[in-house]
Amino acid sequence: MLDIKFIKENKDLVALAAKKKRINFNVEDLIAVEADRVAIGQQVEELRSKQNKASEDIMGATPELKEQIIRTMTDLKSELKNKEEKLSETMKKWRELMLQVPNIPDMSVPEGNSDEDNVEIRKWGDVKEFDFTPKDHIEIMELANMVDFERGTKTAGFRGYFLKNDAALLEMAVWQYAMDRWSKKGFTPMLVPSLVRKEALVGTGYLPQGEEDLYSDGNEYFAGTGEVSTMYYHSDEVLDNLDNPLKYIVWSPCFRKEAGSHGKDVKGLVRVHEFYKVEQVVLCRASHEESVRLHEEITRNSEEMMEELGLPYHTVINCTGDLGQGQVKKYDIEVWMPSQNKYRETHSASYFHDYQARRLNIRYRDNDGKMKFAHSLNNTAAATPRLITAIIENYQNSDGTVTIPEVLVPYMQGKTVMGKNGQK
RNA sequence: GGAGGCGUGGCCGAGUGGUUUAAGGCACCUGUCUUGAAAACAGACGUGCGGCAACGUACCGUGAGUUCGAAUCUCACCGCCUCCGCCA
Repeated sequence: MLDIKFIKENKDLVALAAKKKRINFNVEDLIAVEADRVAIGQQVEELRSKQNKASEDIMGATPELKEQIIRTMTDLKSELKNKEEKLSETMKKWRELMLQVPNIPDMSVPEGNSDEDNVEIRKWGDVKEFDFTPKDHIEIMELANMVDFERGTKTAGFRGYFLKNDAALLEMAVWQYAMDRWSKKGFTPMLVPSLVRKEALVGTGYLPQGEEDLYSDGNEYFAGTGEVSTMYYHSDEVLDNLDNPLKYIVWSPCFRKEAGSHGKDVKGLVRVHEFYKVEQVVLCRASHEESVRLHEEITRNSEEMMEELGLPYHTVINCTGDLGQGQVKKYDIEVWMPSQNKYRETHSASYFHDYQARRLNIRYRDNDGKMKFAHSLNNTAAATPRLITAIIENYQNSDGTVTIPEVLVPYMQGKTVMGKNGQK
């Protein structure tokens, strides 16, 4: 959500933002409703003013005068009721439109239609050359009984899976490693709800637009990311001070219908309906510079983790068409997937300015004594099982085993190689 | 599941139908004093909307209602607390 004053004064900027983001939103509709809101609001206020005046007069009036005032008030009351109904209709439209206003992308964001127009800004690690024909993660994992897709779909339907043996341990090792790693950087570790109220999704900007990608009974929803409940955690709060940003490292199950992606990644663990994610969530002062600094910081945090894991990656800046409604700027980190011979997204780092905080009513008192809406950011730390497919494919050996990245060995009961213990 | 109580500004808290422009306190902000800070004192001090302004208007968990007039009365919903029951 943006400030209506800002929208009125910068409607061209908002219209351009919608165009750049390929979002169907007509700012003129909102401007028209806003004009109605102000005009009808003034009429209502005028009537109320009269009513208040009459109320005051009535107190000291003689019985006859009282009668007379009450008679004139009857007409005024029905007129007021009429206008109030009009106002509430207008407000409803106004709120609906306000929830659709796109945030303004940063100047540094390249223009484009889709992820194909994203621009590489960094690259790390050499793409591994195998002296044998590398397998994909499905083959490696099935060979050692680390995954069961057949029973997975039997149980959970399309994209269902069971992780078994060393893969089950590896997945938990990654979570533990990530939670430890970020805790040491001063992030507060949290386990958060995945089952959330609708308001939490509206507040973070996943609704009303993203309904088709969410599991729900229309009342409670399964969140697609831990960001949702972590942000809602502070809703309607006034934070003590934000001289030091609030930083959370959050683990949660994530649920996505992946509507519109039915044809993509139909096999394997790259795209599933139910996965787990360690996520960085940050709240900071209402300062663009602070947001930018922290955005770079949380991006680097994850890049450095990929380097520790020895996974070749590149980082792209997402083009305008690939930005969400509320995002100002976004970087994706993409890992090299040998079986697909391309980079695949593992992390997504974005900042929102006060877009989410406005919707969630998260404020703080700034050093000048004024109430302000906070800024918010988030980035993936480790999303599994997608991340472990990358580990498995990049670290595979010719005999079908997988070498465990050094940093994960302590979390794998000291094991250095996996894939031998499974039994069919 | 049963019974009772409660929901007021950043926080605490008064207020049970009509100067409430929401008392009072704390915090925040600005001054004075100080090398600096603290303390003390003084001042300012909720938020939204309209208006150049004076000012007007709304907001007391949410929504509806009663009334000339609602923070205050009624109903519904949401949330919290206490006790009992149930489970562990």
